[in-house]
Amino acid sequence: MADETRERVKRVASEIGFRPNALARGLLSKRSFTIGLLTNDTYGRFTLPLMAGVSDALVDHGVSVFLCAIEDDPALGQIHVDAMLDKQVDGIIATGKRVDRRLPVDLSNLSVPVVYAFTEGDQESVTFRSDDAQGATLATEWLMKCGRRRLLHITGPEQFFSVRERANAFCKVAGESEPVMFGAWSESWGHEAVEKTWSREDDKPDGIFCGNDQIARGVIDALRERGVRVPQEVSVVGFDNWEIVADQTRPPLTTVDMELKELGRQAGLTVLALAEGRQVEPGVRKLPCRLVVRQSCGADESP
Amino acid sequence: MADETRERVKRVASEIGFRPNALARGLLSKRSFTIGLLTNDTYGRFTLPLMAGVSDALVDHGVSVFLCAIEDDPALGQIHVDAMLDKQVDGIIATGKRVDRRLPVDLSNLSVPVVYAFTEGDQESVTFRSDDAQGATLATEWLMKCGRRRLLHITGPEQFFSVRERANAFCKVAGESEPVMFGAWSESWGHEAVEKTWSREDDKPDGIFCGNDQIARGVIDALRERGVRVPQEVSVVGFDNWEIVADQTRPPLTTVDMELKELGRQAGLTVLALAEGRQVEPGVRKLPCRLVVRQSCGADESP
DNA sequence: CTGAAAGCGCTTACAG
DNA sequence: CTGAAAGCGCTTACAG
Repeated sequence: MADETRERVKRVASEIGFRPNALARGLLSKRSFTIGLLTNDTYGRFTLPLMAGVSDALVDHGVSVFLCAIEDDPALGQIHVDAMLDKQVDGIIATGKRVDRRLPVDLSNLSVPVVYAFTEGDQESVTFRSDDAQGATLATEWLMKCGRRRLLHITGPEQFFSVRERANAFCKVAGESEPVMFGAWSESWGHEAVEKTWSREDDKPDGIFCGNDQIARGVIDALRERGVRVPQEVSVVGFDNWEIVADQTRPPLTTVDMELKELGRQAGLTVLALAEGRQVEPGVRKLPCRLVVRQSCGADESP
Repeated sequence: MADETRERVKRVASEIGFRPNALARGLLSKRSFTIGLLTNDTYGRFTLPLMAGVSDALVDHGVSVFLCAIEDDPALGQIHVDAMLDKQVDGIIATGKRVDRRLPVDLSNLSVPVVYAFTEGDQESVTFRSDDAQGATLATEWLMKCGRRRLLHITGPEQFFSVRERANAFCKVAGESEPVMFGAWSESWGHEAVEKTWSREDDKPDGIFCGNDQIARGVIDALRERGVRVPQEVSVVGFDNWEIVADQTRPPLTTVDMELKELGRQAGLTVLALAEGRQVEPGVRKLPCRLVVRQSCGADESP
């Protein structure tokens, strides 16, 4: 075949938009260039940033992502897993809302690699999660850097592993005697906690670290309604950097970002590595959080 | 082959968990039982409920969904579209945030059917969107049913088609002389609009229809801070039924739900029909909205 | 009714 | 280096 012919073939191929059939290719190569993302997070607050990272990392490798939202339905979960296996996914990323809960479907002993993120995985597999202790340390130290000494931690339900991790780190930095209030993941719990605290006689806190941004929003609103100025009198830090909330609090919220997109990116690259037969050290990987400084602590230098 | 043998084959097949390779099957049938969902909605507030509907409708047909978030990047969009076509998707659902904007990628003349949702599509294709006028009518009529007569509409930027549709419907029901305030999709615009209105001398409104739930949240907070009681003195209705916002306003927000999941379901069934070669009438399909009654209007009967 | 062959669109290994 | 053949895992149409 002359060079000229080869060139012409290539040219014509691209002119008529020839694209090889990935199904046929997959049949030979035993690779579908497809992975599945399984999640029980219906609302998508965690899943979407994570998914964006996964997709971002894998699109360059020609890998596409099946998204399967299975809520907490084991039957639905099984159907989706079977559908993915039938389609010969190269791997599965299982994501959840709680690191101390399993998805309602058994993913051990599958023929494809599974990587876990924000959900409890198997002993022999890789699990990604944020470093809650480090994130909480960042937040608490920031309050202290802002000159706050009487600290309070208002957070979610104590049963959550992440809640305990964050609370422990808070106590380690702020001092064991500093109070922690466990409650719900809601604005109204933020309100209630402020009411309780300010209706007592003793010293009021001058720095509050909240377990998530919704609680922080409730806290800031409650303080404003009591006439307590944020950040002049009390500094507030949140957790999640859920921008739609953090940007709209008055003042905008300084908060901890779990770097979900980066976490997704790493999870994606890890399934890919496993799918290609590369060796990956099993175990839990904790990724560092980042403090996002807005105006709710009164300092505007960066951390 | 004896019946007994046939039975044994089937039994063993299911025992060892035999599952046919969908790639090989797809090669013959020219169907991959796969569709692509393209979106430029990074945050996922619209995409996820819609995706849930698509997936819900198609999982029974053995169809899995590739999710591709392309932001507003034409190059990224093209890469994702090419990847989906290589993988022989049976069809594509293109979704966006605005019915009067196109995605940054050209989907006409593809070899597979395309269905649009909340984004501008081609003349010959099917496009789904919510019936903004009907939703706004529902909201405005509800305010009137609650006995409100001095109505105000605080909404988003006038350039949005949906904003104009809702505003026109509001005027049709409330009367042409009732005021409409165009602004931004934010809580702070809700605040600002209340400040402006209450600082004037003339009659104050007793019913406010907001263009989305975030504006409504700002409006309700601003009214509370002015000492105006909701719903005793003023009724407020939102739009979107974004539960995380609507449930946490004080009082909880009566609002219009666009039924995104149902819309997703129909979009899913429509691409499937087209993929199977069935004839589908092209054009725009407007799906009805539903009023969700909470406590911000003061009436607790259902609509 | 049963069983072998052809073929879907590629890639890989091999013969010329 | 070039070109034809074999084969990935199925299904469909056809011969026995």
